[in-house]
Amino acid sequence: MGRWLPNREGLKMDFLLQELRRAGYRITDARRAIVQALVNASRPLNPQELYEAARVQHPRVGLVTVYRTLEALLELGMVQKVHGEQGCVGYVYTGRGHRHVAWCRACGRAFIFEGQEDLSSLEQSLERTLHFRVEGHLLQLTGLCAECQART
Amino acid sequence: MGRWLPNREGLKMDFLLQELRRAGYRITDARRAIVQALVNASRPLNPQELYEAARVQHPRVGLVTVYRTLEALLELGMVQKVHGEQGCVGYVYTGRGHRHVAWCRACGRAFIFEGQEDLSSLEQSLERTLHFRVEGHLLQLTGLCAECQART
DNA sequence: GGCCTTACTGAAAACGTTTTTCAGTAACTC
DNA sequence: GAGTTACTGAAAAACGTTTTCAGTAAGGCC
Ligand SMILES: [Mn+2]
Ligand SMILES: [Mn+2]
Ligand SMILES: [Zn+2]
Ligand SMILES: [Zn+2]
Repeated sequence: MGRWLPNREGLKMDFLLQELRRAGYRITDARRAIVQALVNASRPLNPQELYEAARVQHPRVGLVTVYRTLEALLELGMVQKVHGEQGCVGYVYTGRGHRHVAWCRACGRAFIFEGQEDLSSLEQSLERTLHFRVEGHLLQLTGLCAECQART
Repeated sequence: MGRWLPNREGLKMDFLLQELRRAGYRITDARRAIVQALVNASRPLNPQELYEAARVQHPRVGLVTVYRTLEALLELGMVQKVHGEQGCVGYVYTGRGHRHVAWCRACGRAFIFEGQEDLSSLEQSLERTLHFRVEGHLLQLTGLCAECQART
């Protein structure tokens, strides 16, 4: 069964489990372990990495359940994909709402922030020139986090 | 060998072949067919689709060569991946330089435009609050193109 | 608490996509 | 035209993801 120490990420974890519960999913040891591994991760994890991290708490967990849990969390808008140069580098906890990712190219950590950027002039420009009506966007930033700048 | 009718996309095709040549690649019938299929496509194509399109001009082409050609063009910054909700939906010709994609959710066509958006206030905000130094970004818009709006 | 329903689980197999291997071919250089 | 070697396509291998299925346990109910 395992014990779940209250920590800084405990709140995120409780929130995620609550959201799963609200959506009709059952709370199982496998899901607890996967969700805990996800909120404790400092950088985006792919299914294989998340699987390995979850096995620390729940060694009997299967990789399939990781895929299924990620699917559910993605559906609920609780996690987002992070895109690298060659494809998807992993999934990261973002919580509810319109969020963006700033991804450090040196340490690989993801920093989540609310989408407060202003793309309205770009959207108007597209509307005028192409008559394209913008409905949504995918925006991800890359660069260097504070610590990795200092390390240089 | 096949004939290459001069058309609107002929310029793009010549440019791509030229760029491949400049980078030291040899120009082969397979590459010609793949590049032609790519510039003639009105929407992002995945390797399988590009393979089928290229076979019209060069039926003996192999899917492997499509992968290798896409890798080269991506390396040269001539094509970009287009990201959908569930992952990469395909590759699209963008040409040299910082370009963005507006992707129509109805017809699937991609509209390429130069990156003239202003993210500086967002970047400054990230610099101030997180001390994150932004170096680059991935921005893709989704919505409805002019024709698909009219069709509603 | 115990019972019942059924969502969930993990192992295995199946699957589709991408990469590697390799011997033959042909593009480019001289 | 001859020589070098990058490129080709078929096949096999490797990879990541999804499906299948019989056993398990979560949550609702009394
Ligand atoms: Mn936004
Ligand atoms: Mn831009
Ligand atoms: Zn960093
Ligand atoms: Zn459209």
